[in-house]
Amino acid sequence: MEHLIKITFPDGKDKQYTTGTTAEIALKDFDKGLLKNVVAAQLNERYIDLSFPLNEDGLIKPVTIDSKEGLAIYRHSASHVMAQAVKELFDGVKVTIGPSIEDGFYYDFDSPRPFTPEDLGKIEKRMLEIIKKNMPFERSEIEKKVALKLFGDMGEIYKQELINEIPEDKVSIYKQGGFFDLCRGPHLPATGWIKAFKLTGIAGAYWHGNEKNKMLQRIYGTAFPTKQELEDYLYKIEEAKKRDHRKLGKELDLFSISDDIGSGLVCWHPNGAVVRSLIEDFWKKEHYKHDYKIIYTPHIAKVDLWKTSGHWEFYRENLYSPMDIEGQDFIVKPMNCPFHIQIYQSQIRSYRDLPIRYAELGTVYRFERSGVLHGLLRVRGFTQDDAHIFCRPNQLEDEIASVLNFTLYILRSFGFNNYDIYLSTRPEKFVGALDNWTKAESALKNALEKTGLPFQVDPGEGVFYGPKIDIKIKDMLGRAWQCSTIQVDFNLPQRFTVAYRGEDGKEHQPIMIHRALMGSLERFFGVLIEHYAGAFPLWLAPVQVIALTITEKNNDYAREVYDRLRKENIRVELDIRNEKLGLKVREAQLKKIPYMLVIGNSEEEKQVVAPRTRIGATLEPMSVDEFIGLVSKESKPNSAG
RNA sequence: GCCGGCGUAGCUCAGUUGGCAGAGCAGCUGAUUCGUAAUCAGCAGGUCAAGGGUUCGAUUCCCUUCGCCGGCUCCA
Repeated sequence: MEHLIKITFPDGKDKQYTTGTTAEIALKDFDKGLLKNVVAAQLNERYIDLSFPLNEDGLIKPVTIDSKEGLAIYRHSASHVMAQAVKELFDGVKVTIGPSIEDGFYYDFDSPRPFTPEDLGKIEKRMLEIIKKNMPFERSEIEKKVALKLFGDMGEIYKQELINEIPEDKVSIYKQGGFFDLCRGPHLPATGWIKAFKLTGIAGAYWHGNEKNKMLQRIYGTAFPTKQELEDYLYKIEEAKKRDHRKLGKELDLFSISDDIGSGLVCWHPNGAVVRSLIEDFWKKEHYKHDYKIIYTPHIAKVDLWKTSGHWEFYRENLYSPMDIEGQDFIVKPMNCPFHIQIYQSQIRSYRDLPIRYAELGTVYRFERSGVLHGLLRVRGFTQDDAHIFCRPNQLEDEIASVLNFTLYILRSFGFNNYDIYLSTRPEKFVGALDNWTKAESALKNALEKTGLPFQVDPGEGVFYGPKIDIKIKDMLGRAWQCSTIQVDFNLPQRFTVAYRGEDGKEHQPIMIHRALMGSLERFFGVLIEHYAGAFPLWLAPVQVIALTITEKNNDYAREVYDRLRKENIRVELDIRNEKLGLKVREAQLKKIPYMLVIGNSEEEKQVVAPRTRIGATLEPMSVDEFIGLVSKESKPNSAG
């Protein structure tokens, strides 16, 4: 029964249509020229196909290919095309789900035989054929019962499971050619709209992401509106590979992880150790400035300590087995907190003593499953830049605020200016007083708001012992790595009966804050390497300057320059090998040394040096003193380069 | 841990349908004394990840283990 509906356009104007008019027709009235970039429409809050018949009043908006949603729809359609290709090519394959993701899309299949890299080529070829046929994506709605039978008859058990999870009575189905799939949509009008795609990988993935379920075969792919954009993306991936810290770690001789030593255990080579020790020096200096006390604690402790802390009970999976020492069980430490508590408890503490801030670069060991290890970013032994603050409840907010500012200061000092910040609040299971939780959460929130930085609240995602702020640094591969964490803890003070003597002469329980600014030195170093592509800023560069002679006639003068820079604590090397300048420059360049000093007859005569930057610029020759001034000026945290 | 791929010289990688293991770079030796990303020549370098099996013969085929890579899962 047709009647009139009122459709409003984004510019506020409206028009009446008879019901059943498609979104496409309405959008054409709004803006004819726009339409070629439009892949779908949005009616009120709902995303719909262009062919969707309008049946109610509402605000319609075009969804263009250059929007986030538009691209997701485009890629989702590509995943359907892939599923069709796979179904056509391989017998006995069951389909499951195929969403769009950040950089593309995937589809999970239950296949009697795993896919091979060669299969990808075949699938791509078939996809091209499907695209060439330009088959429309046709939507239909059917009763759930009908859908169950339809998919059941085809043996699509996963689809049946999905249908059963849908609360509505009707489900929608999208069909292109002979292939149809349970899908909410929307989709592109037809397969021919897909202009550029590539299948990028095969991987196992558990059904519903649960490792107890069957492992499915996932095929990853990506799609872009134009071939150029696809090529740019693939180029970017290649470029990102060049920044991989594992590759650069080898090339620049920064660190190694040896099979003979064990997976996930890092050896810092001299070059990496220079960077680490500079980070540590900076870290210590800043901690003293911020009124922390630096401490050192042992690497192993009696297992009872971890029973008291609760780690033995809750995180047994990640702890290494005990070792017997004169009949007592010891374990290698997975955390530093119990030690810090012991130091706190070595004396009676007064309310006047608080806050007490203990900081330690504490090396801890945790068992990580072999499949998750990843270069420096996920290891089994690592050094936390850990600290524990013991404070009175009324000091909490100030402490949190200063920790947060301290964290951001440190991250910015290393050139990290982009982060994702999360505030995780009280989970269902928790310890501590509700009142304390509320106060702690608002303390964290207030502190975050004062920074003016955007953050996301993760309700219920806090740890059982307290709410927390996590800061993730984004690396050049687009991966977000959790580094900084600030956690309030009501649990450990209770378990260890940590106390201070209050103004009232009675015992009170302090609140503990755990915090790590860089997280672990290993992970932070890994992120740092990728961030700078191995070209560390001057203050962190393992070698800051290299003096390159032209012939051995210049050796004495070069040595003099070298000695003078050494005396100024500049990390300088001398290359007096009997090699051509071109070779020396190339090698220094590959080592990403910030400054090369070319030293030949003319420099020697004028008693100057001719600096060349690793970017390839040659500076005007200058005196050694001038150069020393230049280096010391640029060699500071958070300076560019 | 699970799924898939891979493991050949210090590094990057060829290769063997099962028959004495190859290159470039790096290293060493010698020559070259040179101006901003590779001077030339020679030499040396390997239990083909480890263990087991099939075979007259295995780096190659099969099994197991270890490690790495891409994901999944996990991550106080």
